[in-house]
Amino acid sequence: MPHTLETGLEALRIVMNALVTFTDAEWADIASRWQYRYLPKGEHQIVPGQTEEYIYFIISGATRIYHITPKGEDVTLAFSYDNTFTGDYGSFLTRRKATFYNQAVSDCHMLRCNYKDITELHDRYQKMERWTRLGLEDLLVGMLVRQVEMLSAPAEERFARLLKQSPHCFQLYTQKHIASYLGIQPETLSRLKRRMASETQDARNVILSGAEGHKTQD
Amino acid sequence: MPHTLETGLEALRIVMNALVTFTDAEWADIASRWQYRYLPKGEHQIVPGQTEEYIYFIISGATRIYHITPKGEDVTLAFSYDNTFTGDYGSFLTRRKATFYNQAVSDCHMLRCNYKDITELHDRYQKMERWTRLGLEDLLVGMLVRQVEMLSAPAEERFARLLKQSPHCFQLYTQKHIASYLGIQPETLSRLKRRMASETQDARNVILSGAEGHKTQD
DNA sequence: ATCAAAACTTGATCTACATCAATGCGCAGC
DNA sequence: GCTGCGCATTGATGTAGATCAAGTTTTGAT
Repeated sequence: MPHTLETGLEALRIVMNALVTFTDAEWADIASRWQYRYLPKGEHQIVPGQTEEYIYFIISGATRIYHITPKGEDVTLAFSYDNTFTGDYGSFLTRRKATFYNQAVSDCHMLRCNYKDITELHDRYQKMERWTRLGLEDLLVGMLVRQVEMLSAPAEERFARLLKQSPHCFQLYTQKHIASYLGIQPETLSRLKRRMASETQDARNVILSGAEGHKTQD
Repeated sequence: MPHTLETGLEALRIVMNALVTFTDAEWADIASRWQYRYLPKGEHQIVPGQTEEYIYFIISGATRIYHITPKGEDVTLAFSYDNTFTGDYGSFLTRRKATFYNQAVSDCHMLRCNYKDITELHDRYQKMERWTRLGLEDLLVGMLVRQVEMLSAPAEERFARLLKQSPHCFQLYTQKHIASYLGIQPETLSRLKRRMASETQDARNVILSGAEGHKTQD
């Protein structure tokens, strides 16, 4: 079994070290507070009404954070996959009830750490506080970029940018979910795909490999 | 003159204390690093290409953070006013060149603190690190709410919500800027206003008082 | 392998909002 | 006080994307 607590912690340490370097002693304490967690495809990590108790680190797998509006519309807010964090941050941070769903779209091997432990780590290590601050800063900058895009760029451009920056998403997620992330209908995304495939090579590569898997010819 | 460094620091302390309580000694150190700054109406606090050196706290006045897209479109990202912070956080935090403008839309009395001082405070006081973390958390939660709205709610609903939650914005900012914040054209906002004024009392109060100042009747 | 349920595609319309254009209003500078 | 010039309003028209409605293909469970 390739995804154990130990291999997960190794991956986690590498990711966390990108922002702050922890000593072995510090790391031992931090690592001891994470536990392995398996979430099979289709299951929800959290649904609205619950309070988010954990922050998750995905060792392998993919989840989708989404929201159902009062009118029943499904809105995708974020994608999470290997070596990224997930969970309803808003609920976790504020201790209020979650407003988002977080669903595994493929079998997920994850690590998780609960609120109490995260809080203790924040109290005990200034570096941990800093790690969270730096992480939030990155998240914030990313959200600002996305906000500008949503306000100014037309659908085709938003699609093109996702295609360029996160082509793997087209393998991991369905068109429906990608469409709702882009703020358009699946039909519109389908038409965009065709139009762009006939125009740019880039689009063809990503779109076709996603749709046909390892098929080589017809 | 009502807006001095001292009165500003008092206001700042109250706002910062909402998240973390600082001792008098800590506060003395923190306060010593802020300086008074006046920015007259129309002037820019920062423009793209510069690196943001300061975080600003607005004692009184209002600014607008916006972005000009490659196609020349003006997109409003955020409004800042009395007792809120402003600046290009992205640039300040990452030390990369700013991509946003921040312009005073009325005479602004502010405090500011430079990057070096903020960094020293972060190094010196875990509480300061925590204050920033908690502030970023609040910001993040607010942005998530806005993101959901932009993706799912139609223009009329976004307008209604801004009207309800930040009615003062309709006094501080022009229709053009509010429209670009909502992701619509000024003409559309104008039509929305009229339609809603004929339907709800709420809309009438806010919109009319904004448009007509202290005029009482016609 | 078989079958049902999803997902994707494609076409025909519809609509919210953009765009273009003209007019009126309000405020800053002379 | 005039005088512009930017802002708001209003109308006419255009369009990107939504919606509705079949089809087809893919997936997954038995």
